[in-house]
Amino acid sequence: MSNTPRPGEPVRGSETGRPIMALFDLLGRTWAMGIVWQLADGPQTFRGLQARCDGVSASLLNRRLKELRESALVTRGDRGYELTPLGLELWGLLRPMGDFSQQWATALGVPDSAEGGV
Amino acid sequence: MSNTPRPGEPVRGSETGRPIMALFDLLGRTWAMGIVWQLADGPQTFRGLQARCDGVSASLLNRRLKELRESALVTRGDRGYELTPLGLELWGLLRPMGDFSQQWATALGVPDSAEGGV
DNA sequence: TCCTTTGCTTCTCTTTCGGAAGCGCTCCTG
DNA sequence: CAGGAGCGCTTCCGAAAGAGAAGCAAAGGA
Repeated sequence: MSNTPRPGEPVRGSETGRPIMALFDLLGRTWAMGIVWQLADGPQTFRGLQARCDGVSASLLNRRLKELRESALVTRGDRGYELTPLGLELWGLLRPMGDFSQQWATALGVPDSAEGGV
Repeated sequence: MSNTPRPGEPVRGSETGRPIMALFDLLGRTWAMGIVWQLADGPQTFRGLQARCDGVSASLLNRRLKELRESALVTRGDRGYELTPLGLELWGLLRPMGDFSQQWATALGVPDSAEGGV
């Protein structure tokens, strides 16, 4: 049985089934947004993606990939895992968070030297 | 000791300290994005916010509010909890996700009748 | 004074995470 | 064709996080 959050059904934290809540549940799991972020560079193999995601465990990566595939955000093609058109669209919304995170880091008084890229 | 994710420090899932990863950790916790979303309507009391968040437990709401306050995204003023300027900016990035979630629901074949608003 | 509202804290139980280990498969090399 | 390397997973288990119920001190009003 799957417990991938779906719009129209109750999800973790919310019983209303509102799509935004289902989306927040899906993305509000460790590495979900990070995986989308990393896939934005293009298709990746399982192990390649795992390496890019700071060596996240295979079990967790696999769970997330299943959820993201069931949610039509990620697909698996000849060249490995990649974003679907819908996933690309989501990435368009996530992308500005890179700049925001820099600004946020500065606001929290974190020196640039500690940032290490986005 | 606090374990609120901070840019520049290792966070859940990532050791690199990249701001984007810290942001993803912070927002990738149940109700974190939902709270920002609900606060976009204006200041809320603790219980008012709790009601808006589908009756999320007080313990969890309190933990999230602490984290969001430590992260300078939420503040507590005379009229209750509210978004800081930085929090408002984040909400600007989150807002388009409402439309996206509708589109996503449609793509997953969820009928509009089940959507119940954003 | 008594009742309501508010902002929490504590406790317990369940779910999820994180990490290690390893399996079956395919491809390459000697 | 044996051995090794790289691949996409799966299983297991201790640790961490989440959900939910209960309750409490303080502030305010009737």
